[in-house]
Amino acid sequence: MKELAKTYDPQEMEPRIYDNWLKKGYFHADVNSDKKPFSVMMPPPNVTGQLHMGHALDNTLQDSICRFKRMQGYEVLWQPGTDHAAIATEVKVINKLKSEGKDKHELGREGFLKEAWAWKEEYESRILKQMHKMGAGADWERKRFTMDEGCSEAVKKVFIDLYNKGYIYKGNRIINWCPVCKTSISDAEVIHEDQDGFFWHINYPIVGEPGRYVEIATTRPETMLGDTAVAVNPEDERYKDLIGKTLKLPLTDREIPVIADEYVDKEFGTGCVKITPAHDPNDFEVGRRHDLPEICIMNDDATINCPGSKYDGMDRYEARKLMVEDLKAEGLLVKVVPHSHSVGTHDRCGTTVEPMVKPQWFVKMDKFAKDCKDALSTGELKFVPENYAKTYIHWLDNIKDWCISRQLWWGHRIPAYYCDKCGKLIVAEDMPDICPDCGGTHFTQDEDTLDTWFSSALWPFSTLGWPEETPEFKKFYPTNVLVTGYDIIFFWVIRMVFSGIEHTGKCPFNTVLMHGLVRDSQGRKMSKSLGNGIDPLEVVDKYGADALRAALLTGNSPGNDMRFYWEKVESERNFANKVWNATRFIMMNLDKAKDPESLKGDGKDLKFTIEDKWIISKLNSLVQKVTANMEAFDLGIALDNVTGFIWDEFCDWYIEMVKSRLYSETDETKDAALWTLKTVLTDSLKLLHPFMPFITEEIFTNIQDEEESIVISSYPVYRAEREFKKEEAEIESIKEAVRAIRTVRTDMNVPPSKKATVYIVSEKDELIDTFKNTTKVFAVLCGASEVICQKDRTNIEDNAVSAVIANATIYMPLAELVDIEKELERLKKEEKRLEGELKRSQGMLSNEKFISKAPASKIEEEKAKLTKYEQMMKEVKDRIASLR
RNA sequence: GGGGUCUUAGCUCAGCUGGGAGAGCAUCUGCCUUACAAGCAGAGGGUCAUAGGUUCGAGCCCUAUAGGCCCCACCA
Repeated sequence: MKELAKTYDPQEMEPRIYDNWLKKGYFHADVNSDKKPFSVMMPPPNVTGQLHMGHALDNTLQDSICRFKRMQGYEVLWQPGTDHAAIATEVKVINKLKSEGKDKHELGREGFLKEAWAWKEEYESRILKQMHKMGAGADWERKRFTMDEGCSEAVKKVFIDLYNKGYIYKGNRIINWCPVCKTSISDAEVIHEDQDGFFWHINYPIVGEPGRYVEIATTRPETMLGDTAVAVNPEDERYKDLIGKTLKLPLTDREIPVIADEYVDKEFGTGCVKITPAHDPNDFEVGRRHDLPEICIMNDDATINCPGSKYDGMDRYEARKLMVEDLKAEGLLVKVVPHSHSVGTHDRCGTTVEPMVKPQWFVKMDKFAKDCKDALSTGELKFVPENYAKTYIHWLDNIKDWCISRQLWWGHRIPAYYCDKCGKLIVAEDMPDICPDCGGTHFTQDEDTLDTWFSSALWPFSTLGWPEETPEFKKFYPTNVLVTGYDIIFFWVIRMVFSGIEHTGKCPFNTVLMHGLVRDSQGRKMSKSLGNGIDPLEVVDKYGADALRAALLTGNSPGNDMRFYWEKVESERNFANKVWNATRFIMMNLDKAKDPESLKGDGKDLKFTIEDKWIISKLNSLVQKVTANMEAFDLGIALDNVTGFIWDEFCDWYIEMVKSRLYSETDETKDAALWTLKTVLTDSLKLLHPFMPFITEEIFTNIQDEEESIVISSYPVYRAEREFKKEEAEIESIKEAVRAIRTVRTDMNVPPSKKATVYIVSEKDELIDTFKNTTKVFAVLCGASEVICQKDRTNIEDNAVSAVIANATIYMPLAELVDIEKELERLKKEEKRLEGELKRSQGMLSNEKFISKAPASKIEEEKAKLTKYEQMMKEVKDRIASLR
């Protein structure tokens, strides 16, 4: 047997252990295995930077689940990979180039992509290293990237499929435009936030009626250059006569009509709305209904595009300022009212987005939204916790077509080609040879790339080799559980669900386990701008990956945000240290076995004592509890169960109970104690392993040599023959007595060094027997010099200190130390407590309705309690009487 | 405007289908007891946001109220 290092040193062991795991290939999933499959798709981190605490949580959850399932005997595939993160990466690369004095356009498409790939390589390897440090047991041999060959093929096929089925179309529609990133973005990428602004009331003169105006109110006066109408509600009596009239659009020489449309709210503003179809989503709809021209007045960088006008080329906000001044000078500005309104910003760069009409590609969503909802109602898909299903449905009910084209270079280029001669659009795998319409032979590929989520949507099957029917796809698809943050339900989860259903006929996962955000200790989001982010690797360096993982899991329930505290990590590190030391203690004693071989078997021939059976039985029910919690994805609770058992039951009680047997040369139950120590420890380690993989592996490989690694060991299962209810109850009595004595001693200021004779007085023979059988253990636990069990109070002085427990009274003659007044005080307190209990119990039992309606088992339970309290009360009253 | 969610010990949070309020940290008191002071033993601390209702029984179910947070939404 090897000896364990004196102190728990995660920094030394973790990298060594991880390397060994990789070398042994434990995380590699075998497609040819007979084992039942269990698969999890890792949400691919963006190659934009490094992992943050959210990734650490996400990864830890997945890793714990996968390790658990692997030990349960499943063939586990945890499929890792990274995401190209189109906009995010492109922006980063552009900035990097800028700092080097280079420019995206100067480099050209090809040159730029070269830079981007170099970036990807660098950051991807950094991210992988980080995940290794956290102990992630993914199948790295199968690592994929959203833009690798296979994934790109899948993207192409899906695009062409959807186009041919009519679900993808190209259209000139209003989209969100980011003037800084110079690309369109989807609705989901726009963050709406309320900003303080103004309502500018402006008079538009009525043509042919000098001195008459229509007053409109706008929050964005600069867009008036693109106005092509003013709308009023058809039911609005005030403006009925205006409908059909013509207005002179101020600051321009254009004339625009007054139209009627239901969209206008009579109560809001002036009841007259300027209509700018090219720069407002609502106006766009109105414009299409009334066949209005769509005048785009902005360039891609959000400067004004209005040739011939003095505003041409100005920034949108500069133009706004100048236009307001000009309107004022012309006497057309009626008033300016402060007004808070919602402004859309780009989630990646924070720039205010500009709605614009542009030719873009879209995915029709109505049918897919229905597919998504169906998956939920049939039970093919479920959320943990369930309430996220509501969020999911709600979003689907409000869904609009998905704009998938991006004016970026970093991404999957759209497989659409235009004939140079006639402009015909052809969607195809490769560049066509000949145009079916005009016979042209030269084509130009669409410049746009796809939204990054288009490829992520295919992740659960593109990574498995789809569209090929690969063995991987057959064995591991659909996957079992998807673990991700609630913040990407809309971006990712929904899109995976309908993509999976559409292309494979199956929902890509059965369960979506949601987790929340990791916030800072004050509950704020961790963010770069606040500078409050904590690097998971810094935590690993200080306390070890095991401590970080446990800190992230403990006390965290599915779907809820959590706060990060260093104290939490520290206390988990302390727990690891506790486990470490318990092991050291056990290992120090293992070689003292009389028959070392006996420790390896099932312990059949060993002489087990009550406490052995008690802890084995406790372990057995722990296995049951932890397994159930793991299966329900309540990892936080499962970990709590394990921690509590190891620290409290095993270390603080069992090990203490067993010491005297270990130190004895003659005790014939010694080997049973050693067997129990070893067995309970190794099984506990197995239960702990999914959460704290490193320390458990280190200990496991040192304490036994039957198995090579805990990673591939089998998860403990409940065994009926290991259940000992009687012994459990007996030890509970012992613990109760020990606690009572310890409390009394502390209350009475008895020095720990002072040993005392302890009398256990009980009329119950079985209880007396229990105490008699365990006197040695008992004496050690409560600092007794001698334990005497008897049926009455013979030989016990009246002024002995006492403690009343169920069915027994404990006495300690400590005459010289005892203050009778204090003792009386204690007893009075106890009497009061019991009075309360009795009152409650009697109240319930005398309630006729309780008796007639409550289940019989509850009534019995209550009766037993009453009896117990009555007996204890009698003892306490006796004590008080005898002291007086 | 719609939807969701939360309010439990000083702090952070658990509390499964309703049957006597829990953990960790913090605090206080003893202990360097030969695995562990990153520890051991003990203690204090909560009318479970408020008001009603259902029930023999409510932290848990229902309704309303107050406050917090989140998401969605085109009110110019």
